[in-house]
Amino acid sequence: MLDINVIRNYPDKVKQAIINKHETSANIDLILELDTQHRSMIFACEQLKSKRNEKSKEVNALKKSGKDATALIEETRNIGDEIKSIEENLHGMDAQIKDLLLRIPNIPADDVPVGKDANDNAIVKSWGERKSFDFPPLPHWELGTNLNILDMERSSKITGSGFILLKGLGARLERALFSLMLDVHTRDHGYTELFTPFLVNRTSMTGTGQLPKLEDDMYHIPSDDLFLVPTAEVPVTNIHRDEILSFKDLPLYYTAYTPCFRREAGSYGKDTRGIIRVHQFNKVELVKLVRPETSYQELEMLLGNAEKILQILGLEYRVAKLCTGDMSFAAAKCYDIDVWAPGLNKFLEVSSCSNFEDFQARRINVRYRGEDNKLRFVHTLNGSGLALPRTVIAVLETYQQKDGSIAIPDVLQPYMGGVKVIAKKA
RNA sequence: GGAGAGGUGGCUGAGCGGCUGAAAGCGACGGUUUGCUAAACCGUUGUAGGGACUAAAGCCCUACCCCGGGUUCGAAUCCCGGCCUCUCCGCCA
Repeated sequence: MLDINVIRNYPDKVKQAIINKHETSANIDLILELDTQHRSMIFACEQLKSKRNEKSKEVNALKKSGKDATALIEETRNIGDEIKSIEENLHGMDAQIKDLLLRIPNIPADDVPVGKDANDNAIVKSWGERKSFDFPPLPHWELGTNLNILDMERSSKITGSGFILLKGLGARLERALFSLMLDVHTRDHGYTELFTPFLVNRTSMTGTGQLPKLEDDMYHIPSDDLFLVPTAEVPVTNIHRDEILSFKDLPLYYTAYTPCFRREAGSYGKDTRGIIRVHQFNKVELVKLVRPETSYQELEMLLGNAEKILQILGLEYRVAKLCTGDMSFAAAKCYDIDVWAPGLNKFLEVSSCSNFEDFQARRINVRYRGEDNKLRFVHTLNGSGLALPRTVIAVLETYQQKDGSIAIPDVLQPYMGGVKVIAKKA
């Protein structure tokens, strides 16, 4: 959520940001108009309240001195009725403004390239050598099915399409990967590990910005009005909702493994094969709450923490600075990490590292008291560290061998109980 | 699921219709004292919105004692609904 003062003072800047982000539902002029009306109503209402408070005191004084107060009571009651009718309008207007405000996206940072879609993103880094094969590398679904570690047919029997069933060393590989990630982030990068609820309420979803915009993309439990987490960002960022932290508490670094549930409404027919795009996947998330003046430095560090996982796995990747049009609703600046999948012959997004500045903090009302004793909103950041299925794809496709087996990278072997190769059972 | 108890400021905790934005204590901050620390003493100590002012500081007004309604001239205080916490019983991995 943007500060209403920013909209009042720099409406053109906000409008430009909306255009650059291709957000259509935000209406700045309407907000400004409502805001002006709203303020004059508040003024009128508060003046009446002031008058009522005064008269009430007079009533009390009269009664105490034993005089008759009926006329004054009658007069004050009328003021009260007037206040009530204004307040009814005021509440409606409040809600309308709040709703409009929640639909205004964050303003991109100054160094974010203006652009339309992923084609306008700036590749800022490439890491690793392109691996060459002396045989045509297979896509992961063929590798996984042949090795009997991935079973998409049976998973759709259980649930439907877009759900993963891993078996044997495939399941073990999944567990090995998120264990490795959590260990690296807690041991080497200073994050505190959390294990959170996988169902969250509407307030939490609104706080991080998934709602109201993306409700159709979320799995919802109507009987309790709860949502399955689309990312650990939601429970983790909401931990400190409505809290005032001390500057001594900051920065806070959290990491959490959760499954992520996404309906992927609107992306039917895209990436339907294999496990590139699924409705449920595992992810290790990194979340930071920091002081505003450090947030961009913290973003670079967060990005580095996520990259580290690909580096130790020896997987080729690139980093893109997203353009305005490709960035999410709540982000001010965002980097994507794309890993190379040789069998698919393309890059896959495995992480998105974003600085939200105070956009989420304002929604979740997390402030901190500085050395000067003043209250300020914290800045929030998050990034995947990393999303599992696509990391699995990269591992399977990168380390596939001519006979269809998979060589397990050294760093994963201890997590695999010493297994060095996933091979077909004889 | 059934029966009770409760939610007040950073914390503990009083207040139960007007004198209460809220006693007292603790904590925190500033000061006096001190070789240093501690103690003692003095003082300060909520947030948000609106208004006039060029802006900050300061000033005025309004709101906030879990949330939302109601009663009343007037609500932290009375009534109704919701949420949350705790205790007991039942059920259960």
